[in-house]
Amino acid sequence: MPRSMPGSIGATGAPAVRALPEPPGLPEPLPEPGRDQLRLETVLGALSDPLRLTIVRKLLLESEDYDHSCGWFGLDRPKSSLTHHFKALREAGVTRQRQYGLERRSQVRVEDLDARFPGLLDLVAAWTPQG
Amino acid sequence: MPRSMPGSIGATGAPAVRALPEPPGLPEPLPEPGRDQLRLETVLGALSDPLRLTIVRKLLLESEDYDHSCGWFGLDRPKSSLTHHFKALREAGVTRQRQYGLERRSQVRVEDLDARFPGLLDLVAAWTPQG
DNA sequence: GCAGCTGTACGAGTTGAGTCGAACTTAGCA
DNA sequence: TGCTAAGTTCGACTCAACTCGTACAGCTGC
Repeated sequence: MPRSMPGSIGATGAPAVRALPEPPGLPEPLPEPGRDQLRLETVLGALSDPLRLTIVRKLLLESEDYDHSCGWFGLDRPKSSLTHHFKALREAGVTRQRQYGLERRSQVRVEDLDARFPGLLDLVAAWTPQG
Repeated sequence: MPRSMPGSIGATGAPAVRALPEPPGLPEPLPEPGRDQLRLETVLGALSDPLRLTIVRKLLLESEDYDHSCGWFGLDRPKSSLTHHFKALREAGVTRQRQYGLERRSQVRVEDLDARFPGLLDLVAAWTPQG
C-alpha cells in the first residue's frame, strides 16, 4: 500500500509546473493544475462523489504497478461517463493522466496532495462505500 | 483556537444518538446525523463551497465562545441564502445548531469529525479563500 | 486494408444545487 | 398592542453537473 510515504517534499513552494521524481521516457501528462494551484474546495468537490472516491481509493490501495488504465477499475458505467469522471479528477488535480498508445492511464498525485493537504488521502484510503 | 483537541473520545463505536460532554440546560440540537452516520462524500460535498468553508473556518478559528448566530459571521448574502448553507452544513453533520430564542446558533462538531475523519478539520482551518 | 479496441467529443435530457425575493413565524420589548 | 429583528419556508430562476448514446479518432494486430 502506497499510503505510508509522509510527503517527503513537505513545503508548498514548488513552481507551478511539476518536478517529477519519476522514471524518464514517460509520455507527457495531460493538462493539469500545478501543485500550488490546487484548491481545497475543488479537490473536495471532486472527491464528494462515491464513484470518484472508489476510483481514487482503488488507485491508492491496489495499484501495485505505476498507473492504470480506465478499464482496470472494472466500473460498470458507459465509457463516456467514465471519461467524464476521470477528467473531473484530473482537472481538480487529484490524478495525473498519461497517454500510452491506446490507453490513458491514471495515478494519484500523492506527493502533491500530501504536500498541500496532508491527511486527506488517508481519509480517502479509509473510506468504504455505503457503510 | 479550538483546533488543538485531539478528539478525546477516539473510537467510532458511539450509538447513533449523541452523548454530549456539554453544559446542561442547552436547547436540544436540531435534527442532525449521528456520529456513525457521517458519510465522507457528504461531508466533503458540504465543504466544497467557498462560503461554507469560510463559515466552518471562522467557527474553528475565531469562536471564542461556545456557538454563534447567523449574523455573527458578517456574510453579505440574503438571509434565505444563509439559511440554505447553514442547513446544508448541519444536515451533512459538519455543524450542530441550537435554537436560542430568536437566534439559531451554530458550532462545529469537532469531536465527531475528529473521530470519524481525523485531519479533515485541520485542512479546513488551514484553508484561505481564493489564494 | 480492415477489423477491434480504448477512449474522446459532442449533444441532449435530467437532476440537483445555488441564489434570491417575498411572505410568514416567533421572541423580545416598548 | 404593535414594532422590530432573526430566521424559516416557499417558489422560481439559473446554472452546473451527472448520465448516456452516438459518432469519431488513434493504435494494434490479423
